[in-house]
Amino acid sequence: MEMLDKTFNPELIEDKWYQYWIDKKYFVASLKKKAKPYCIVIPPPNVTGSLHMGHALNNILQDVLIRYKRMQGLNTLWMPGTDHAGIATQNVVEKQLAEEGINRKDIGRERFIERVWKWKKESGGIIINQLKGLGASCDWDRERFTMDEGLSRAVREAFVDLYKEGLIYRSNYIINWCPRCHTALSDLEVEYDEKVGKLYFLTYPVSNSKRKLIIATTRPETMLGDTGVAVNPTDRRYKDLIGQKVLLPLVNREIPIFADSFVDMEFGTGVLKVTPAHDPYDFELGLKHDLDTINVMDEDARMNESAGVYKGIERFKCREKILADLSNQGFLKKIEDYTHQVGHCYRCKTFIEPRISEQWFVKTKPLAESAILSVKNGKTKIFPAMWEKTYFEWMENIRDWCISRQIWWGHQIPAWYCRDCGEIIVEKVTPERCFKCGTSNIEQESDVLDTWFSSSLWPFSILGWPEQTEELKIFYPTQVLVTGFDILFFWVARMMMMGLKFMNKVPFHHVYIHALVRDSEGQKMSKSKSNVVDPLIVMKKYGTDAFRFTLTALAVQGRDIKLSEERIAGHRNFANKIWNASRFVLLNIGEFKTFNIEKITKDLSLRERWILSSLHRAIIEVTRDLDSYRFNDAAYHIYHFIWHEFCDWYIEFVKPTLYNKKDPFYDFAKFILTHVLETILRLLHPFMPFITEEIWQKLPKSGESITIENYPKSKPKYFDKNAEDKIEIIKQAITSIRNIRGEMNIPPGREIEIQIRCSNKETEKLFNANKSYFLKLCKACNILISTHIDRPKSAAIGIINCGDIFIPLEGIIDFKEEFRRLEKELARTTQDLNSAVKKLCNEDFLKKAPQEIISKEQKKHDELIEKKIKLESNLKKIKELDTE
RNA sequence: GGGCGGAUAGCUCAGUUGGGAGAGCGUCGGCCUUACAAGCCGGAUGUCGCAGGUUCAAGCCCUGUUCCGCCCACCA
Repeated sequence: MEMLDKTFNPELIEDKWYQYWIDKKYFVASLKKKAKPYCIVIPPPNVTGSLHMGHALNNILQDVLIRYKRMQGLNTLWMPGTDHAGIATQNVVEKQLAEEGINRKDIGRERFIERVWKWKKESGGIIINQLKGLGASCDWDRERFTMDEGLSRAVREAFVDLYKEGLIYRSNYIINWCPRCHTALSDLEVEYDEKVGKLYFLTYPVSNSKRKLIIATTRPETMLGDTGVAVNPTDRRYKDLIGQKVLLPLVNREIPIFADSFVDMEFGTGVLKVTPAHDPYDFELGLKHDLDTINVMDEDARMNESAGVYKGIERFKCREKILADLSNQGFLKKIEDYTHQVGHCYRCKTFIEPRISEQWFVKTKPLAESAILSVKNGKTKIFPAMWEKTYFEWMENIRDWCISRQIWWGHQIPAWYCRDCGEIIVEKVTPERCFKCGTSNIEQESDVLDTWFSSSLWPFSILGWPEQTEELKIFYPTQVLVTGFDILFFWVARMMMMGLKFMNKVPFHHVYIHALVRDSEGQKMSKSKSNVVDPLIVMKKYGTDAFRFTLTALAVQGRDIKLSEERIAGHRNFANKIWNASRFVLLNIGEFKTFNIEKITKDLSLRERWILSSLHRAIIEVTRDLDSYRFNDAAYHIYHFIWHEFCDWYIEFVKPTLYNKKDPFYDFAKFILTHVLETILRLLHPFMPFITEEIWQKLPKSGESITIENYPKSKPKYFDKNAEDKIEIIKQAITSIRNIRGEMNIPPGREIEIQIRCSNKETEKLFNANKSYFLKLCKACNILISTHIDRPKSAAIGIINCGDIFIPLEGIIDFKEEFRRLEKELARTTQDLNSAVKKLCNEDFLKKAPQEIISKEQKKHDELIEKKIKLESNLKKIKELDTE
């Protein structure tokens, strides 16, 4: 038998086994396998990114699921891939260029894109290798990239189809503009932060009148673009002014005063300045009331020629200047502190500037309908279900999706403009000439698509769509999507819409929404906050298995994870525990007989029947937990069984047998010990793939890898309540004796004599048959078990349900110590008894509670009474002895 | 403004149809007992945020409330 090293060193085995699995092609999905398909598509990480805690959690959970299902014999496919991450990647490369003193515009679009591809080539493999380091069992042969040829084709196909159906349109509209990235953003890409700013009260004189309107605004610099002033139609203060005009200060432009019920009379002075070019709602008001639109800023958010003397000034500098000018001319009434939400770019944090421009949009309402329905009718289920509410709320109030970006890295929109006749041509195949006027003087739209547009097609584009591939036929819809709630709208919602649109089927049956890994203060980990815990460092320090197990054990539904290193260290210890338990097994089994487990169950000893029962209970719990995505419970059940049943008790119980060839259960014990360990390894493998493979390979086996072995199945025939109850009684007795030893400060080395007075013949028989456990686990030299034992004169006593335990301590016993110990126990017993009595005296309880509960309470009551009497009589005896 | 989540042992957190409050870490006492000191044995520790209600019975269900976190939203 091959042995294990004395200590577990994860570093020595991880790469070895990962390579082995790859070489053996265990992760490659089959198109011929008849088994039920089970597919997960990876949330594609940014191709140039590197692994952070969020990735780690996300991919570990996916790997647990896919390994579990693979072992269960399903036809599994975990599709990997990466995302081109438009703005994010472009920003990275722009920064690199900036270091060389180059602006992207200096080198032009083509060369810039080449540069990005180069960077992708250099760094694109990093995240993939890190995923492999986690043990991710993806089908790497099928790895995809959102900008590879096939997926680009899918993007074009989808875009053109949607356009032709009128679900994509082009429009001049006010959008969120990032003055730094120089691009439009969707509503989701704007993040709002609470900022303490100012509310400025400006004076707008009414034309041909002595009256003045006081107007509150947070953005005085936009006044240059004001084209109207609005009041609430029911506001008595201003009713008479509706239809009149005000003279805009500094600009001296006359603009109309009009009424709209949107205006809140309570806010500020109840008068709203309207700047259609620089505020989304003002834009709507402008359309509604046919106001002029005056854009006063350029794409850098500097004032433009419409701003007159302010031209060229940056927007916030301009604000100061305008305030100074207004103040000098007596138009600034007052300034108040004001806290409000300010939007900034989710990629570069620059303040967003609303801007009117020509953009492409997806008409989302029609797509959202079926996406809502599919969740309502359960075609797609979200775990935990509370997220369904959030999903519905967003979907039901969905707004059109701005999909064009004025950047270079991404899928260029397949639209062409005819320079001669102005026709817009949208085609899957690049057109040679204008369909309308026939000229070849056409130019492709320079905008690219929002990264999330290609992501929304991911579950089917990755499987080969628009080709009708075998993969698509077999694996779509996928089984489960595992992701964080932060991209529920960005990604999940949009995949639902596109999947239903193009495949007519939901993209996944289940969505498991996991937590975000946060720092100790509950903050999202991010580089800018420098609160990032690097998974790679942790993995190296504690081992990948320990790291995986930790995140799995912390993956509670509906709650964020605050990661602590102690927890990981704890699971490193767990891995070590498994390692050493396995060492013990390998050191002791030697050559042993194998049996047919199915046939010997009845012949086994109590101990073996118990551990098998306990094992199968653990199996049923773990499978149930995994099937309902209760990862933390699954991890707990495994942990508890391995450490606190198998190691703490079974291995200790089995030792006397292993050391005694003449023991009638000698062969059985060796066999069952090995069998249980082997089963544990399979049960644990999805969570800790490396250590389980390493140990499994050293056990007597027939297969080539635990990765492709069957996942344990619980079988009812192994459940043995009788054995569990009996072992429980033995454990209780042993714990009671150990408790006395501990509390009475009996040195562990000192052997003691034990007498157990059993309350019935059955217990007497049970204890006698298992005497060896007491000798070994209580360090006893002599043990007397009988229903007829008189209490020794000087003895410590332990009271258990089925009898009394006496430890004669002639000469050693500290009466005061023993007295205190028993008194403490008596107090506790009395308290429990009182609560039981109270319940049993309650007529309503007896009348209304289920019989099962009542008899349980009655039994408890009887046991407590008996215990109390015994404790009292013993206390009395000790008192007598002590005074002698 | 709307919605969601959290408040349980010193710390981080479990607790799935309501029926004897748990784990890990920490802590205290004792052990290098030939698988494991990354370990073993034992001990201590909780008005389950607050106030009501339903129930024979509430950490769990209902109502209200405080504090913390998050998401959504067009009050400038």
